[in-house]
Amino acid sequence: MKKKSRVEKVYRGLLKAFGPQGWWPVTPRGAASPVYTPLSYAARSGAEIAEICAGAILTQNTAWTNVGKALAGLHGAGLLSAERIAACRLPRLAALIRPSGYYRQKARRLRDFFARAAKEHPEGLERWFRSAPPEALRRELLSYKGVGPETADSMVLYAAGRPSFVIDAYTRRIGGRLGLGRGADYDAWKALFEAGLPRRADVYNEYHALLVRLGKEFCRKTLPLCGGCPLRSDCGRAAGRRKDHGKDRSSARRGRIQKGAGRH
DNA sequence: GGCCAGGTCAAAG
DNA sequence: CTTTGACATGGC
Repeated sequence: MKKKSRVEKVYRGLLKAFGPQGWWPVTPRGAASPVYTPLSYAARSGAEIAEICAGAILTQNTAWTNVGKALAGLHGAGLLSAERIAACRLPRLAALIRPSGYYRQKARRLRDFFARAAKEHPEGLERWFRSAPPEALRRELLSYKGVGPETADSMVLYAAGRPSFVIDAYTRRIGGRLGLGRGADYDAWKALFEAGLPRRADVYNEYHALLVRLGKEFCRKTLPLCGGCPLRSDCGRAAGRRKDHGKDRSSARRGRIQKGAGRH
């Protein structure tokens, strides 16, 4: 008999309010840019894995609308594949992904990512991602320059289709306002969400996407629209008391939840 | 015009 | 170990 966690209640509330979100967006055959495809948890092709990995790097601290333009640029130039990106010259690559911002840095990271992946995994992205155990895949991805915890988790969850919960700025903000794990670091947030959910890729997939949706539409950084928020009955914030819920700025680093600190 | 957006890394304190 | 600065575009 397992009790339903608060984390899971929030998930159910969001899913009921918004429905499935169709993450991760990819470019269909014949289309020019990535689109969301509801209820598609099917295994990803090698091309899709490459596009998702590229998008995961491009979307770092960047609005997705700009990432879509960058991916469309690559696609339009016939370069939206692991092999073509790995072989592309940096100035050209940078020019194509310019709308995504940080374009020189991202161009190098994109190229190096696919070049190293090809070298170390001649079997190809598809076999690599499908056969590697999720935790091992995550650790390995983290060793790539430009791939931090969120990007690695996005790749494991959305490209490999294996359960690894993604934490981002929206997750922290919403989690903080809801009064779940105040002041936790990345690994603590991740552990908190995973502990409250069945270890399933489809659940992690929708949950993260739903949190992004809520963060954009209601639980915004400035001027949150608590009035229409589907979670307002679960949130201390909406009902009168609006003391401090919004300031997770630097307190978000000072938490008491230590992570690996106790390696005797 | 300023703030924000599906972070990460290296340098400095 | 923690904090800070750099990286850059486009929408509101």
